Amino acid sequence: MNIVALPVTRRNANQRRRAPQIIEAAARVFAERGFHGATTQDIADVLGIKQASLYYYFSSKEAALELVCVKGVEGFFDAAKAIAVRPESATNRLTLLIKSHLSPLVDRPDFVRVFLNERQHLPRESRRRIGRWSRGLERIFEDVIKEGIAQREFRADLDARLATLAILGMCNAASNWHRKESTAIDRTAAEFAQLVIDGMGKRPAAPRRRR
Amino acid sequence: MNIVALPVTRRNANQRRRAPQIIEAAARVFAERGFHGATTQDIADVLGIKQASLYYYFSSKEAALELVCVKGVEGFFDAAKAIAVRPESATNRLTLLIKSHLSPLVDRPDFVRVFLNERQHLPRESRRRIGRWSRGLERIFEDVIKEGIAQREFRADLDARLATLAILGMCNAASNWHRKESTAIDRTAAEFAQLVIDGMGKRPAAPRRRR
DNA sequence: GGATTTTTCTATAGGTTAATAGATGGAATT
DNA sequence: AATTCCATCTATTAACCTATAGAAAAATCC
Repeated sequence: MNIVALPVTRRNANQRRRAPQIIEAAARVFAERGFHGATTQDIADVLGIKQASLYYYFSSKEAALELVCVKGVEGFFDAAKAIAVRPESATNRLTLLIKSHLSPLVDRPDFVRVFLNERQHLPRESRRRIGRWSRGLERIFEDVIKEGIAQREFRADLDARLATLAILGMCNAASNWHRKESTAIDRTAAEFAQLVIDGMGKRPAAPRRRR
Repeated sequence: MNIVALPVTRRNANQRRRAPQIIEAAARVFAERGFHGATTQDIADVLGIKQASLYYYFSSKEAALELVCVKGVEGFFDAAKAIAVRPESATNRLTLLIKSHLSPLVDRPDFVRVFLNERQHLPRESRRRIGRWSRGLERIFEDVIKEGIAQREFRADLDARLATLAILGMCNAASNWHRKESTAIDRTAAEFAQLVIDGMGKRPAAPRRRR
């Protein structure tokens, strides 16, 4: 009698089992050659299947790009949000944000690079969606910095917007060099945090003021 | 008589007068759509000529890309070198380097963006050439920072390499946002310089030590 | 083991694009 | 005025690439 019920078999759960691999191959190829420089044939070659078989997993090349970009950005956002609301000093939270922002570069470098460099080639609609996430991330950084200024942890004359763009810029750039440079990502994060918070200059001998 | 002499006419001087315009159009289109996303037809449309006419000015699309990239990077290098050798403090020179590195973003944003984002699509040979310039530029920054450490203007525990990559990363990222953000480039430069030299944190009241 | 579902394959249509060849019109030169 | 040179045009080729349709094969289920 089961006519109304959900499909009786559990086979549906087994659909498109290789989907994650397919998207990963797409990420690799898009990262290497750029969206327009990559062909669906290139992706198929990585997987050892025929070009046309890919269309069982995505409906168009652009759809594949969106899947890759989403995986590239979603990690950042949630992690950052969780850090921003912690009951810690702005200084500490900013340090954690930097670390958290750099770590996907190690985990899924291809996805991140595609998100950073190729999202501009998404069709209007999906580009907007992705852009919203991106701006949300900027906001999280900016708000923490503004709090730091209000709490007098940071200079009063600091421009929170420019500082945000500077920090994100230096972190994102790491996606270009972290393969070649031999620096561990934790060390990079620590160094970057110290750079923006304390600067390069020598401080006077006096210990840091407590507030 | 004149058989051995150089061509007698001065016509040769008038060859390919529009070449600069052609390259500028290519820069604009490559910057907007990326190298592979742009078609030679797009470039021709900007100029109001036919697609095939472009090949009077360059021998291939890739050759056009190289011309654009060269114009995108050559400005940086010479300016930076001149600054690095001035008899000033490392702090001042670094501030000037940052300012000098940002200014082409205003002068020729398309060339710079193409150099930054599309040079990876150059054929092997020209990519190497361009890469050499790029590394030379990094070196200039890094050397000034190292001097600053040696002179005790900067912290002894500073990692000159990472600081260089951080500074170039934040400056280069400006090519992505400086159109949308309403900040004047001089102000950006000043803010960035202060950020990396003094940091965001409040300093103790004591004045900076003189050496 | 037969039926059903999932995955991959073959074949191909249809559109786009970089690049070449040779012609044309106009400007500069003599 | 005839000639040479420059810039652009027309026409076309050959390669390439995305996406679709339907058949075949492999895996799963009962």
